[in-house]
Amino acid sequence: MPEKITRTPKTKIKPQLNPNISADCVIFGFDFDQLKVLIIRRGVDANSKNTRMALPGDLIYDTENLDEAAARILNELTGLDGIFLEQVGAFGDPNRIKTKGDQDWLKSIRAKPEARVVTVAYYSLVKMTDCVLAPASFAMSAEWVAVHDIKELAFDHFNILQSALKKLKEKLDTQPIGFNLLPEKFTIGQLHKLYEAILDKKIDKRNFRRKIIKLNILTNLNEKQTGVAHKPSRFVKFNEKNYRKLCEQGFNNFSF
Amino acid sequence: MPEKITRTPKTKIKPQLNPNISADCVIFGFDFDQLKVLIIRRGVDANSKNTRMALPGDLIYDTENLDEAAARILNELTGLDGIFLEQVGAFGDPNRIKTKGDQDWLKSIRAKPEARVVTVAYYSLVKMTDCVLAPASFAMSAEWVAVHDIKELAFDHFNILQSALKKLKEKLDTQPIGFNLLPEKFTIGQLHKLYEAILDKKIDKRNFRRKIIKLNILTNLNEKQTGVAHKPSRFVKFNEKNYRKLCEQGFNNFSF
DNA sequence: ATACTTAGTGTAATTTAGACACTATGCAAA
DNA sequence: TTTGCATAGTGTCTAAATTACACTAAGTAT
Repeated sequence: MPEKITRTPKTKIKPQLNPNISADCVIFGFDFDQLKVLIIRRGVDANSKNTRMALPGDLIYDTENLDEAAARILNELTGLDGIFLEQVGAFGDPNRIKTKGDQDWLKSIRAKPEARVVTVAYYSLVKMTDCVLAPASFAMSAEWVAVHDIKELAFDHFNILQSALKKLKEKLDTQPIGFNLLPEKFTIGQLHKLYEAILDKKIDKRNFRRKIIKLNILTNLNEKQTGVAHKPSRFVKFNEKNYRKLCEQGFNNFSF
Repeated sequence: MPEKITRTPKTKIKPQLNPNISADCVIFGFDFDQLKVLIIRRGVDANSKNTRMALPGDLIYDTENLDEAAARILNELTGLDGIFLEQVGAFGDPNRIKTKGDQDWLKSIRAKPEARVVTVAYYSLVKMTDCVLAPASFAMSAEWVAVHDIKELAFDHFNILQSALKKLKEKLDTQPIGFNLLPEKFTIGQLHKLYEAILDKKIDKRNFRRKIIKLNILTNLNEKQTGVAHKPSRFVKFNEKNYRKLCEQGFNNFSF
């Protein structure tokens, strides 16, 4: 069941924006084939050639903490709440927003475009189908782009994306978190493909199945795929209770 | 050989301090027995009862990046340069510096004590014997305190310390970095003890030796301990060349 | 001489990782 | 209706890694 969509009203006047601190979000999604990232366009107007792609992000309010700022950005763009969000780190090179193109944009959206801004990056995992994309205060438009197709981004966002990817891979090495990217019902084959997409390498099918099944965090459903031009696969769902049990006793290695 | 000590002159006027962004350092050391952290006292005067312990940290200058700010703080306090430093993350709760006691100190050292400050935390590993501790612009005094003995710190520094410890443990799980904490010559027993101190658990001696030796990053020296009331151990040194070779081919698991 | 302390060593049992190939089932195309 | 196509689903063997475990060696202190 998708989360209830309660988008923070954009017109509501908020307390002070801090001119020196922003949050940026690397929002990952999976379309059963490729790992995708939610990319926004900022710019003076939508038709301008002068738009470039960037990660969603915004200056933070002095009343919110960093996690809340990231959650707010995620919510404004996708309508989602209560989503997996983890900090990647802070990025604060003095020149990270100082190129000509970057400055031109900033002038159009910020009160102090030349201010030193340190950004705190987060990555999050969402079910693409649950997202209801909407332009936000900081974005003219948003779209899903395959990670592989992204060659450059505004500011230091390409760098941030790479760091987020690295974190995601490391996380996947020690914890099964892929469920956040898949719908309620999914097949082991889809999960397998997801792991291959994130880790960007082939994983032996039988070894993958053996290992993931042994964790005992998948519940078989009495339901099969329909309308697929091959042997239909059984659906499973994520067993949150067993997952928590597993987390408590601490599982270290889940690498491939 | 200890790094050359070139301390940034404290009197030199630097460009603008950013009122909203600070860096804090968790500086780890090892005394062959316990894992230690470099803790400073801040306060109005050294004899005041109103000093509390804190991590070394300072607002950052608008001309330096985050890594440089952390390196500067480390250098001012220890005289060291070129030291292992890694970001832990950003900590930015709006109330992280808002308790009465914290505010009293800040009033004595900051131009805008009530400003919202997001701090970026780093941890570093130093050879305690190389450190020449000196008071810095941000510290009245500095001392080594056993991690186990630290029950509270100013601001959210206890929280930061725990995060740094977690990062350090994770790092140790995938990479042998303990050499940064030991002198040039050390014994495998000392390295063993260091691992136990960081991971805070017993590790089987023979299994530890087998695993670390197999990495082939230790060079035997023709020198033994002297003056110890037991069988003297052979000294080894860290083989940086083999270590780099190992890093290139990528070693994933070094966990105990 | 004896006690104390840490150094240094090997083996066996279990678990995990990695490589590998065939049958099953539904749809599509001919 | 037959054939082809695509993915589902399954087991075994080998090599490597992990874990548990106990004694002798070599110095100092008493």
